Amino acid sequence: MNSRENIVNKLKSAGVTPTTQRVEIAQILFARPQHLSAEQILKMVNKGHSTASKATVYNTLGLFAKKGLLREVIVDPTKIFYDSNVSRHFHFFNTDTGVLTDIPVDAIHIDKLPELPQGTESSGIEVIVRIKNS
Amino acid sequence: MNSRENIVNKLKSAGVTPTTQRVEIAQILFARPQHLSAEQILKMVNKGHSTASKATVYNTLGLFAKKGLLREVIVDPTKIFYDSNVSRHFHFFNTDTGVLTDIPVDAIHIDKLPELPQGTESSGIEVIVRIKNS
DNA sequence: TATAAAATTAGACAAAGTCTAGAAAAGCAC
DNA sequence: GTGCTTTTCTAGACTTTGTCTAATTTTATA
Repeated sequence: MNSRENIVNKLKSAGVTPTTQRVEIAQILFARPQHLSAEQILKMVNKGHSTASKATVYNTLGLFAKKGLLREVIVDPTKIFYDSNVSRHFHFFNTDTGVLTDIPVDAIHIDKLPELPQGTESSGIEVIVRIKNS
Repeated sequence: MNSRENIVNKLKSAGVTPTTQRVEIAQILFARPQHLSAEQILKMVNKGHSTASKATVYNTLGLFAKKGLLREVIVDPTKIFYDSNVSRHFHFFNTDTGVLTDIPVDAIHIDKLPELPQGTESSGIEVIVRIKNS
């Protein structure tokens, strides 16, 4: 499924040169749909065979997000989550635990969208349902 | 409208002791519905008659948010916006300019809501429409 | 293989926000 | 009001996430 070969092709298709560090990071991210922070990824990479510096991890995540391979989720004021599932969906964010979970698209139905301000275009709609332990 | 007297009463009603610093911060925030960062508020306070330290501004904003006087808006990974409009509404966030604007409640209609995870309760739904200059 | 361009690195730096310990202000009983 | 306790405020040190820089290494290409 997510063999090195598939990952390399995925990066190439997105116009990203598949360097050692990028493939390593991609393998971690695309192993399954998940929400990881840059610091978590940095630690995971450096537990593996090859290593990557902090700057490379941050650059790579930014690049992947720009190329549409990742989705940045901004819900926690202290860090960005990178979501390896880029298909349309929404999120629960548990403010007690800091855990982000998915809400499938069909669990929310938005039937009316606002008019955008003059001279702007949409780059995505996020729905975040903040929850806490009851 | 937002005389010192009204502000003092607003704070008291929310169970917040109206100290000099809190009243000063509240007067800035509640002058009109707006989105301000902690740093902006700190600067505004210290241009006025009384002053407040960084720690006090951060503590006060956190307290106001907890008491429901303010709404924290997390859309920009570098800072929290404090929204002095706590009535139900949504937001546009322009990623090119960093400007946050309101979307009236009735401009979006959500007619289906997701089931919450076991043992949790909702503390609010946010809809953020990310936009960029076209 | 030589050369140019792109990517990686360590570590310095920046900015938002938190923490601490002492000082000041507020609340309260008398 | 006076004394006492609790709450609030303060300066500045500190933490954390993320960015920047300048030098090195890797990759692409002719």
